[in-house]
Amino acid sequence: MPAAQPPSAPALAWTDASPAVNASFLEGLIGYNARRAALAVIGVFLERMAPFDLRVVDFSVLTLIAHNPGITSRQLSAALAILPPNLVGLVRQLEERGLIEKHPHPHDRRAQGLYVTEAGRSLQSEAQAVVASLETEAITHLTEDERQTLIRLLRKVYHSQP
Amino acid sequence: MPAAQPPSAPALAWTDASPAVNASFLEGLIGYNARRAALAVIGVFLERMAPFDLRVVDFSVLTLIAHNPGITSRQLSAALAILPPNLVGLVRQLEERGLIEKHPHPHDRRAQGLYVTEAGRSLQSEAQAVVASLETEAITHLTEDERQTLIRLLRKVYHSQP
DNA sequence: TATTGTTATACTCTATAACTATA
DNA sequence: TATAGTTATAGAGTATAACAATA
Repeated sequence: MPAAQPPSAPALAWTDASPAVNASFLEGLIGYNARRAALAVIGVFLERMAPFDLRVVDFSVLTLIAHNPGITSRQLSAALAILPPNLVGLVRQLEERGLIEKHPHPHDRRAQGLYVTEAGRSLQSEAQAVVASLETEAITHLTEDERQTLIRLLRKVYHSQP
Repeated sequence: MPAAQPPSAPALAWTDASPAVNASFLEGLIGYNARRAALAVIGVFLERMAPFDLRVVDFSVLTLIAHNPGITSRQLSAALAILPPNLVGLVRQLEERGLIEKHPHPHDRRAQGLYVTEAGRSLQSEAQAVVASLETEAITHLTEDERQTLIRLLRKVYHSQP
């Protein structure tokens, strides 16, 4: 979420005197709140992942490859809802950084299995530890019960879609 | 640099026709689930809003103007986390469709107050009714209690960000 | 000097069509 | 005929700098 103007700085008189904008209807919508929460969490994610030079999508791809040795580009596409053409440059960059490697698929000569290199495994492991800590640290206003409830309800929402 | 898992090792991801990718770590993250839920809900939103020719952002802007007569572009920018330059074309299109009008601001000649026209008020009202029904209908797998809990926890997440 | 609305622009993200080599 | 990976490209979405009018 791009920084909304902090209301701390004293602005024009009429602005201060004006009642806050009424956004009550939007604030009652799941989509509106889910998007804002996602943007907020992703903002913190980007800060903490900067040392690893990993965006959200880079971390997701690297993590799935680390946890699923030999996964194909097509499987990544389905798992992350990224269209195949948009995955090409992504995978190529990780490969050029020496984090992953492509190897021939044993049963399908069209496909290629993706594997993390030793450097990739190491980087993913460190990054995963940082991400895991974000869940319990940066979102400290949620108890563990609330965190699990939140995830359960979110999954219920997107699994119930037609 | 050697691959951590050589291709000669037993394959995990492509063994059979039901390639169940292990995404367990990502699925335990709030950001991942919030983004997927938002995308799912927005997908349904777009379908149902097609008759009104309104995208999510169009509906949001039109709704805030309808609920806040005389709101300025700057206030919309802050309320929706949209940068001022990106709001210009948005507002202009709604104006060209005859849904909103600009009027001089009473106390600040730099600013312009935004107001819905009669056509705008009518369209927004119909669209809002459809959106409200989506919350209780398309997300029918959630009880009203769960829906309110979900929204409360989501707000807690993005309000607790630094 | 600061703010509102604006233009121009660039960069990212996402989407579609079409090609190749395999199946 | 269908699928995996790829290329090229178009369209959204999002970002910064800078300007004129006004505060």
